[in-house]
Amino acid sequence: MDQHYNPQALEKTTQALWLENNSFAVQQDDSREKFYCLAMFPYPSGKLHMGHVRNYTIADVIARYQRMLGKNVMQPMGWDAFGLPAENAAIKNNVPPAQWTAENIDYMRTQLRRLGFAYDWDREIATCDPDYYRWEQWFFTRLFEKGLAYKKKAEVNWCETDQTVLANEQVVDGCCWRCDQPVERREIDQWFIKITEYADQLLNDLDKLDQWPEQVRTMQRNWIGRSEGVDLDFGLADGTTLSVYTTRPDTLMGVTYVAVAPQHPLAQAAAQNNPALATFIESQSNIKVAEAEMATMEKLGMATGVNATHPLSGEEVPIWVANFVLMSYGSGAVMSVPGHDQRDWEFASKYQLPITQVIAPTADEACDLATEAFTPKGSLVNSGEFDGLDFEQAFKAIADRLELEGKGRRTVNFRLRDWGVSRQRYWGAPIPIINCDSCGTVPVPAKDLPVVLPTDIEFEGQGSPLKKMPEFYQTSCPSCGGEAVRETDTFDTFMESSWYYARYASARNDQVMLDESANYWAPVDQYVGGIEHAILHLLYARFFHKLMRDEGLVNTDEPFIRLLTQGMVLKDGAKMSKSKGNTVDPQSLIDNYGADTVRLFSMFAAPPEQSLEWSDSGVEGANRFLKRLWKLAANLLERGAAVPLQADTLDSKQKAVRRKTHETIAKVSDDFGRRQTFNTAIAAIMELCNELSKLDLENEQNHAILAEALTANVLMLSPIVPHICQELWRAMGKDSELLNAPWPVVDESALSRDSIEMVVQVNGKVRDRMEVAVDADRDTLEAAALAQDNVQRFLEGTTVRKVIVVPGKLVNIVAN
RNA sequence: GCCCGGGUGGUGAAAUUGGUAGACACAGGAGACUUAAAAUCUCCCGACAGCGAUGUCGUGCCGGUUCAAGUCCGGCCCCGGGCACCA
Repeated sequence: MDQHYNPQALEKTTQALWLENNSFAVQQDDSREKFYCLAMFPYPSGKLHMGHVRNYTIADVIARYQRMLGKNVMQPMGWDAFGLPAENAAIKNNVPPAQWTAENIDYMRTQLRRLGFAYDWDREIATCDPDYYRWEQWFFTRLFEKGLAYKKKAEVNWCETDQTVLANEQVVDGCCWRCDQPVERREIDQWFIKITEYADQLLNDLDKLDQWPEQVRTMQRNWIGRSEGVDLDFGLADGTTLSVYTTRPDTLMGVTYVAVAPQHPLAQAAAQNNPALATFIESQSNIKVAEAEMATMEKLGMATGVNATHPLSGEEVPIWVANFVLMSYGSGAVMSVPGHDQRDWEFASKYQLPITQVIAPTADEACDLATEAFTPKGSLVNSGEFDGLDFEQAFKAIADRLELEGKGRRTVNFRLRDWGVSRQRYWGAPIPIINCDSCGTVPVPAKDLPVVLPTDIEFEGQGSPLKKMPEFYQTSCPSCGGEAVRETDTFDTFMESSWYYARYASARNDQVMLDESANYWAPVDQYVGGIEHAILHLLYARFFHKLMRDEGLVNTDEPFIRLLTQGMVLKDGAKMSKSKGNTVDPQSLIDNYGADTVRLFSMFAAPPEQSLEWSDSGVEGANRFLKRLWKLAANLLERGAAVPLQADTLDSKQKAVRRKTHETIAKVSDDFGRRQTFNTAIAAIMELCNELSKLDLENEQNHAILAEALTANVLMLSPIVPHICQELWRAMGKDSELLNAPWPVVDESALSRDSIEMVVQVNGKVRDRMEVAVDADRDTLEAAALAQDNVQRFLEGTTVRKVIVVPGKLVNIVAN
């Protein structure tokens, strides 16, 4: 065996072997337990970055580990190929988005292969392929027919100069990123999918996801935002009512004004003969369509001059227009209780509106309405017959009263809004709808799908090219045959990424969206992806899975059983991303050190869920370890075969090394399977290797111990650094592919020990250590601890009050 | 602003259920080998005091619970992610 580790040559050989054996192609096999391992597919932005390497190495390690446990493992790969960057590149470089995307995919596929990921490439998909998106189009028409897809007006960021809709990312400081014009909000017709109809299920099923990080479940719970409250009606002069939703009906008697969104019909009507109000409303139209923007902007308002009648007291309260009230939430109007809501308090203070206390603290909480609102729950005051009631009692009494008088209703509300899927962009899947003057909105029939996106286009960046292509949008109505116009908007790219995991099961089926193999492979057993997808992508995919279930395409409730949310790869303290221009190209590292070193480093640098601040140093260390491993094996192998291991004849030093070997197997197995902390698994293996390199191989039993340990190390490292391990495996004379070798098992008898080191503390501080028999009883441990020299020193002049013995760990003597 | 995380040596981190803070590495220092360099190997490496044994302090800040707190509780500060059209 060559004494010199040569990764470039050996990785090439190993990858050729995998290719020749088609090692990663997988078939449905009902006799075997399946394991579906999936990493979030990449957007083909150009080149792989370190975030990709980290993401795909984590998933690959898990896939290879599960294969060694004997599972039938599928690990596919594909491309989230539609999106904004392709359009930006098209404008910048004058390359059609389809071509740019295809070139990127080709390059990145080569990089993924070079990293040795165990993908079944026969299942590769790209979402911009009509064979993929036709099924999404078909599915959308099914949703339309079920009434789950509908059209309504919604606001977008609009740039008047460029005559185009802007993504939030394209609005910089309230202005268009290209021409610097201030953006304005504009209402346009858009398609929505009724995710709110599934809000309860999406919320309740989170309880089933016990192998998801609690953090992600909490974020989704809060995002869905179920609340119980009351819809109540304020009276208006013309006899109609103004409806508002509140979760705090107990504060109803503290309402001193009502606030409506600038777009509210009532505000619009009031502005008709109030030029100042009209000007104010107009001035509020140039705020970016984003919640963070709304929440941080200066809160401004103006009185409408119109009053509303309080539903219980009958008092008149003024109606104000307030820029922070969202037309898209609830009814676009809120009741304001400045005494007990901080935002209302700030608004009331600014515009000198009355502030009334109706809740009194029950504990010793501070309450000074001159400085801030009192927001905790308490007992009612200044609320007439409701005085003295607590929150629960007041909620019930006031809701009952409102319902009795027909002025309100108990309501469950969700923060979650319906999913807007229309994009006024070119590079996306066309929405399969035809608008006919006589028949209205008509879905494209299945036989006419896919609606293919034209790829030979001129791309200038002013709106979507589809809107300038009569050959695309001029069509005939599938219903009446008359002239009709095709939808030119495309789908949100979250549509494609919401169901791709299921399509991998039958990626080449051109007859149906999903076939029965989806129920063999789905749900995904292990999903791996960035924490930045914790809400949107994962929620949409969960929703889509339920939609597909209700269409009879899958028979489970949830798409992803276990979720690992990989932390961000940061550079200079910020997320590594193409848009921030701080990416590190892993290619040079691969060229210098080989794929195994890059894989090892990215798994060793930090636990997978933590963010990882990138630095080039440390890669060298990973490479050094592989060289040492190689040398350890070479030294062993040049001595020929080991004699059989005779476990019961070993001396205590030899037993200790062998114990360490099996302790390491136990630890690494736990780290791979339960904890998924690959960094500590690697550290444990390094530690073992450090011990092993001290063994004197002149001794035959040492030779046997090393042979056993090295075999275990190669097996345990193989998911992380598969190339070098395969080569060592071959050199060790094993002819099978390492991929299919079983994971090593712990020899329990090797773990036994006679004595153990324990710590002795005095008043919680470590004062000594002692070697004691493993089966020593409490009294013996206590006596031994008290007898230690340094312990005696600290006990001088004190009285022992208590002795705490933690078996196997420490003895703590409490004295004073 | 709201929701969710994180903060431990010069650096990445470890400490899994409240029980020895800093495993394993990186960087650095000293030495061996070498004509020399690289590579490799050996040793040192939280701060302060001490020749040393050892002691005191130390896990973002302030306070609390406990025999014992990086870990639990209360209150802050800073950094990161998400906020529905980046993916």
